[in-house]
Formats: sequence, C-alpha cells, structure tokens
Amino acid sequence: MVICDAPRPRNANATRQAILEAARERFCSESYDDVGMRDIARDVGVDAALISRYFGSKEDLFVAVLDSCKNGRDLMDGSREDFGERLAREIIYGEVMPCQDEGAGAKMRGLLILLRSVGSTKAMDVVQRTSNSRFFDPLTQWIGGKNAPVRARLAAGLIMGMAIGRELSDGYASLDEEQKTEMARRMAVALQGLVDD
Amino acid sequence: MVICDAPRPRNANATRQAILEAARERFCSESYDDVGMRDIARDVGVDAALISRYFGSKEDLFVAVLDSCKNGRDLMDGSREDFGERLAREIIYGEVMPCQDEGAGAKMRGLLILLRSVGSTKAMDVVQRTSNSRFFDPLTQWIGGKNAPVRARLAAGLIMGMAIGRELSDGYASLDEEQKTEMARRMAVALQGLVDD
DNA sequence: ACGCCCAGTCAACGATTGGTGACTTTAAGA
DNA sequence: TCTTAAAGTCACCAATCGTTGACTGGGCGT
Repeated sequence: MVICDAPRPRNANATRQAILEAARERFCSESYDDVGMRDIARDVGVDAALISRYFGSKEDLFVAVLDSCKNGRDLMDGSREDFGERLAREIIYGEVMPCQDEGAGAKMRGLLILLRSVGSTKAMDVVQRTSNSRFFDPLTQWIGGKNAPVRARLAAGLIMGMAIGRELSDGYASLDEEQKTEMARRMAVALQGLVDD
Repeated sequence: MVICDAPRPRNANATRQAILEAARERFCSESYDDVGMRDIARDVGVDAALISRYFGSKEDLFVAVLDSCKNGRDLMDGSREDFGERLAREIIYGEVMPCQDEGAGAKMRGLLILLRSVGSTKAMDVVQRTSNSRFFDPLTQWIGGKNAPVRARLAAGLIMGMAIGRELSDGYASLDEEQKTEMARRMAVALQGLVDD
C-alpha cells in the first residue's frame, strides 16, 4: 500500500521490520494464498528475493507475522464489564476492517489473519499448530471461571463468525442504522454472557 | 476421493453430474484455491480438460456447484422448536465434517463451501454476489418475526464461527465429553434464542 | 458393416508462484 | 581513500495453475 519512492536507507533491521508490517497488512486483508511475496516486496519498495533472504520461506514469514501481532490480546485490556459492548461495536461499526496501521482496528489483526487463513490448507496448518498457545489459552485464562475453555472457544467462534458475516454482507450495508444497533446489542449480550458466566 | 477403475460408460450427462458432485465434495473440504481442476478430474476418473469443456471455467464450475447444493436450506426442515439443538449437535458432534455423500452432513454443504471460500478473493466475489438470494434471504424468511434480518445474520455468523472454531480446534479434540456437551448446550440455547425471539 | 458424431484424451501453452545463487551497490572502518 | 562486509537486485529455476486445440476411439443410426 505504502510505496516510498525515495530510496530506503540501507538498514537491515528497519527493512526487516518494514517487510513484517507490510506482510501483516497484506495477510489481514487478503488470504494467505492471495498474498504474493512480490506484492509485499512492492509495498515495501524492495525486491522479493530479500524477503526469502530475511524470513526463509513464505510460511516462516507468516509465522513471524502471527508472532508480531497482538492476536486480540488487546481486547482483554479495559474493563470486563463492557467487554461485550466494546467488541460488538468494534465488529459492527467498521472499526475492525480494514485494519489500519496502529488504528483502532489494529486490536484484532491476529483474529483477522486467522479469519483470512481459514481457506488455505497451508496457512491453517500453521494456525492450528499455534492458535492454542497464541490465542485460545490466553483468552481462556482471561475469561476464567467455570467451563472457561468452552466459553472461550464459543466466544472466539462468535467473534469470527460475526466477522465473516460482516464480510459476506459487505459491511452490513443492507441494514439500516436501527438494525445495526439491534445487532450490536444482541451480539454484545451474547459475548458478555460468555465472559460473565 | 472415489476413484473408479472401471472405464466409465460414455454418457455426457452422467459424467457432467459426476464432475459436479466431485467438485462439490472438493469445494466443501478444501478452499477454492486449493482445489485444482486436475484433482476433481482424478476423483471422477476423467481428464481435466473435460471439465473446462463442460463448465467453461473454474469459476463457472464453482457457481454451478453453489447452485447444485442445498445451501443449508435443509436445516429449516424439521421442527422449529429443536432447531438450535439439532444444529448444535450437527456442528459439535462431527456429523458436519467431513461432508459425506448424502449423509447427515450433506445438509450444510452450502455453508461449508461458503466457509471454505472466505479466504479466496475470487471465490468470495462469487459468493458475495449470490449469498443473499441463495442463503440469507431464505433464512430470514424462515426465521421471520421482529428483526428477522438481524437475527438471521447473527445466526448465520454464529454457525460459521462455530464451524471455524471446530476447524481450528481440530474437532474440539482437546475438550472432554462433558465440555462438548456443555458447548452443544450453550450453542443450542444461543441459536434457539435467535430463532424464537 | 460402414461411417459419423461426440465423449474423452493428450500434449502443450502462457502465466504465475515461491525460491536460489550470482551479481552490484552502498556504507562504514582502517 | 581504499577495503570489505553486508544490503539489495537481477536473472532464472522448477513447479503448478487453468485452459486450449488437435487428436483418438467407441457406440449408434443407417
């Protein structure tokens, strides 16, 4: 997205970071398969070969990206009481997608990438191997209480489902403001119920 | 999956149907991108060129598959009262995936394909163009009542989210039987609440 | 029994993919 | 200023993709 015409200063560390950020941006707005090394390279203003050089393979880069983002852990910041409402607003009212750099939507990047990866067999292998320690376990611990694993998984599923639903419905464009409010309300209740219970 | 060594009788219509079924099977267990024309052809026991010949392009084949399957409409058969429970069991207890030919899981093929397509840009274009009339509208009508569009979308999102969650958690292998039961119960309640309300 | 039409095969195409090794260029230290 | 290690580029590879056009062979009508 951000192409800088000025020649980038020769700084391996900064370049590596820039690649990581560009990849993160790509991976959360397109699927694993749809993202090409050359796309990322073009975003950074660098040759694609450099990415292989720094990160090994595309799969390794993907893992590095998953490691670099917050995987929804930020969602657990803030009060427990309005978790449902906060998250529902984040999902319904467009602050989630597209993911802007360091913007409000940044919170859910890890989840978005998870979501985008559902299709690809290769990406799912990676995600499956790491999603427990990376996402479910922290969420489970944060939720706590009785049946925490079950509630955490339901909550995660709910969140992802809503994100997909939003995607499929083109941002709920066909719903009027009242319906959106109703949707946010219901979703907040459902989520909060899983946190509290 | 099903490879028949015996030479298939020369019957264009039957072959066309066989291709459609094999493609449906593939598309609901792998993503659009991961499914290759050659894979489908091998399943049927036919050359890949024949598929292009019969269906035009891969995208056209995908549309034909979406048209040919029931898109979850079967879910609306049976009583309204235990919809939540039926569906929850279907999702949690493995009758959904993998989709078997004409088996219990066949009901949700359309949804599964939807799910598998989330990643691919090309497949999503197709799905987005058609998912309203194909899926959301019938569901909305079946659900009926106040805020039907909102409730239908929430239900669809919930279902898809649970399916993804299951996928990510390798069929909830890490949950014991009691936890699975609890999960099914909670999910049934959530779904039924959306249908009834 | 012959011939024809069409179901199906085969080889190859152009494009695109991730990845590799040799090359060039830059910046920093002596 | 000269040297050198590293940063970055370039050309190319092997594999795979969907798709095409020329070809083959079997079954049906006559």
